[in-house]
Amino acid sequence: MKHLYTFALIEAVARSGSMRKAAEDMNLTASALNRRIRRFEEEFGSDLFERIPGGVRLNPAGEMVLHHYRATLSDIARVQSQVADLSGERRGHVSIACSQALLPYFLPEQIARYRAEHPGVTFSVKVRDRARAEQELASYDSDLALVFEPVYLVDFEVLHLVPQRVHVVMRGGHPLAARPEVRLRECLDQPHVAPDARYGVRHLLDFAARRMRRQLDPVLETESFELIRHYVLHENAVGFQIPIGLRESADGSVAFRPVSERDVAPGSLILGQLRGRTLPVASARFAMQLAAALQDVAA
Amino acid sequence: MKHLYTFALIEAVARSGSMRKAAEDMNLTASALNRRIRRFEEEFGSDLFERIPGGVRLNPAGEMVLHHYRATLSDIARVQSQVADLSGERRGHVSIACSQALLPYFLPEQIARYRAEHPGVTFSVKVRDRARAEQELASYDSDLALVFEPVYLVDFEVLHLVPQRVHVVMRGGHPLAARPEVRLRECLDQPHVAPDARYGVRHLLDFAARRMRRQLDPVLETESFELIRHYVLHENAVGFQIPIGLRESADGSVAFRPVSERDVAPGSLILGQLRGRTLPVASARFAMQLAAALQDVAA
DNA sequence: CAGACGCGGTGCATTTTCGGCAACGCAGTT
DNA sequence: AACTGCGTTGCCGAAAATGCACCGCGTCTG
Repeated sequence: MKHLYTFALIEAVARSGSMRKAAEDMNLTASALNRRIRRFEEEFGSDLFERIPGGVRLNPAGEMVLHHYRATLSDIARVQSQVADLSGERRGHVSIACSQALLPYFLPEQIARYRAEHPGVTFSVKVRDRARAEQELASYDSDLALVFEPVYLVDFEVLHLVPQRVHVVMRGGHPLAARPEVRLRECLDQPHVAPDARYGVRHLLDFAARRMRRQLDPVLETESFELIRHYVLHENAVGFQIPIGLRESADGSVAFRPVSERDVAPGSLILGQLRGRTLPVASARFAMQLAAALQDVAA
Repeated sequence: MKHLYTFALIEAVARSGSMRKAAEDMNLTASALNRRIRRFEEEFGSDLFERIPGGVRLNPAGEMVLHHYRATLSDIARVQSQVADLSGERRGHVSIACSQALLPYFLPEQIARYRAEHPGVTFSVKVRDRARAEQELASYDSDLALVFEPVYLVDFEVLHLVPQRVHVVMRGGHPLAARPEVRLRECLDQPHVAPDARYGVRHLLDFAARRMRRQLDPVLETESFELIRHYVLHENAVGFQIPIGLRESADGSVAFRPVSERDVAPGSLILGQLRGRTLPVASARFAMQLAAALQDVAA
């Protein structure tokens, strides 16, 4: 949208921290860029940048303007998508930031199901830990976030919530697999594999362990749940994951059992968006489908 | 904001229903205006106007674009007001649409109180019946609405709610003034003065009367509660109003008593805004003050 | 029924705006 | 002290927007 060109320039300057660099990025001269920005600052009634030796930096007013720009961009995209929608064609794009647990089964199934009905809709999926996922929303880089145990920033609006108990993952023949549920103490007493501190599962485990005056002492700490799932096949160790990221293997090589609720409280898998935002049609519809599917997962 | 000029033109065309008239209003030639709009339609990817003999009319896409424009304008105003706020100067403007009952006592007191603390803030107050008040919000013509018994609550976000019982208004010496509360039947049996059907008070009364197989038969029907209040001084009639619009007169010339809750259910006086909107600082602060004051009224 | 009228839309000349180039002042750095 | 890189400004040509005259078309009117 051409009338937002000045804002695009402002964003470029903010990103690079320098007018000359931004000018090069945007394919114009520094003087032209400078004048556009000065003119806008005058019209707006306040400077947007703090001029520091060696470059510029956004001041608080600039941050607000930039946020307005991003909100405007997203709103225009929404309007365009709604307009396209009323001419009958179901097109659009859904961007979603999610936790790792959704990658193996849940999300691919859901996306495929949606695309089967609306082949014109495309998707982008970003894997983010729970803190980053919310930043994605705030910067309008993603429409939806589906995360386990979000940190709950103010701008996060919950669309749907399902409880998920932390499960223990292990080899099929593991002795603990014989029980319907497992005590945390038993896990800590043997080799275990755990996600790092950024993840909700780890957060819940740390909290529970501290309460019983114990602590996790993982033989392997990683940011990859896929690694966890596969590692327990090779050593007689236990890993942790939430059930939405787990599925019985046909050959019974992997087993998982819930950790007792007496030890570890269930966490929440939450579908959310940026507070107050009106999503593009495609994203809104997909969110509804996700909510329904999550409902079934819980049941 | 200059970059929104095209949108302003679109709005002018939508308002007048004619490009030539709009051009005159906006002080340019019809050709220039026409080309701006055609160019925008091309960039946007869809026509905004339906070309009909004798002029143009917004199509659905145009309505959405116009809504986007209004939302953008209001957001810019909000950003500007927040920027002004962080440089310490408390300036800004609050626009509010309200029911008549707020005019004599509540609103003037509240506005004066707010302005005593923030002299830089100005106000505009529009008196609207409950349906119109919500349209005011939807078109971004008012920031806040304070109405009795609002109707369509779709885009209406409730900020605060206080119950208000319908009261009977009469001369000081009126026989009904001797009771602590009054039955509706007694009112209908004597000359009564009532607001017209657009108002929440009337709505509640009509509903209650119908339930007891009666109906209102006012000697005077009016859209002015001020007229109602003053008329009952001249004839031995009763009028209706909610207590926030009433106050004991020093000389005891006017009296008011609640209608029994067995007859007429209490209505809701509701402070609200457009759903999902972030208000300018001044409006947001004033809304908080109003909410607190309404709390006290209820107590 | 024909002409006048008012409408949206277009070609062309004009005016206004905008961008590129070169240069300046001002830091911090070598 | 020379140098480098920064934001900023004057000047001029390029590009975009505007005004004017005019077209085709439907409606209204005498």
